[in-house]
Amino acid sequence: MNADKGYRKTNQRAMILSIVQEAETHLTAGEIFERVRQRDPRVAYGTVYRTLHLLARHGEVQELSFADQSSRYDARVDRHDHVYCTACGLLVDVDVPVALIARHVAEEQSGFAVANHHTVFAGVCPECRSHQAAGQRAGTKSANQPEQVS
Amino acid sequence: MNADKGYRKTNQRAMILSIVQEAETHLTAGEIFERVRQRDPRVAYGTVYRTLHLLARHGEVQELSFADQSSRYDARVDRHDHVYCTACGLLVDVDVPVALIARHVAEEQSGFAVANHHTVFAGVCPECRSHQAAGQRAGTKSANQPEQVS
DNA sequence: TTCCCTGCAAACCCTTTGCATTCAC
DNA sequence: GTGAATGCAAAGGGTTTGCAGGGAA
Repeated sequence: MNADKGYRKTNQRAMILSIVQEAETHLTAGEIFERVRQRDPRVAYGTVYRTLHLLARHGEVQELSFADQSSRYDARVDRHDHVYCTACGLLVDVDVPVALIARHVAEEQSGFAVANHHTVFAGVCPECRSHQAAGQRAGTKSANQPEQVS
Repeated sequence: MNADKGYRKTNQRAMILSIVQEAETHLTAGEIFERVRQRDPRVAYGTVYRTLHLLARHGEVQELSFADQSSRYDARVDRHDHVYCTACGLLVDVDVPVALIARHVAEEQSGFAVANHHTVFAGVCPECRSHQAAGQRAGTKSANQPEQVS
């Protein structure tokens, strides 16, 4: 977690990395920016983006893109998959090693040399399911999320 | 392919649907817009977006999001996966039914009720691999694509 | 005729970038 | 001290939207 990273250590970079690592969810750049500003209102938006790309390039965080147009950042840098709640937008990490078999199928079908893969599962989280069962209570977080899986 | 779709049939809509269906690749909204303009220069950007969303909502096309920030549209509306070339950006459809097993793993790990899933494989297409083998010939389509899988 | 759809253009959101200043090393 | 990183602000790409005129049913 220390040693020479090949780039300068600044307060902004340390702050941004710790925000991603301590986050309870996969934050967007905008959400990270908000939390940075709570600690230091002088930090610029450009710095947040530049730092996130730097950290991603150095393997300190992982950048994820989903159906919504903004990128999200994950402190987990090993290969893993995600489950997405279509009712409230909750995003959860999962490990699906079974899917490794799938690479060979994909390679045979496409002729590609596959180096990586990522699966997004879409469904309904336990909390939203209990709300649905309880009779479609309104105002449950943000509804109307797209059903799209990507 | 005909009958009552619940929405009006217009030239623009028919044109946009046929462009997606006849496309050799998964076009972005911008690329679809260009092709529409070649046939009728009076069509507006807003019409293309509104129509694509309409067609997606009615299951006539499928909207896909990848690492690049623009959506792509696929005439295949059944569930399937994609292989993405990190060297030239080529995107190819694949069927990986094996991955269906993975849903149960994801459900057990997350507690979600999984309804759908989509896997993106990243790798190098046959053409780019032969170019690489031939000695890193420069100018091979667009290089420097992100390695990210999403 | 009626209401939906379209063209137009402005606005929006997320992200990137140029430049002068500041700061880590 | 020196080059890398930051703050600021403007620009860029993709997408959405309000409104008035036009067209499908």
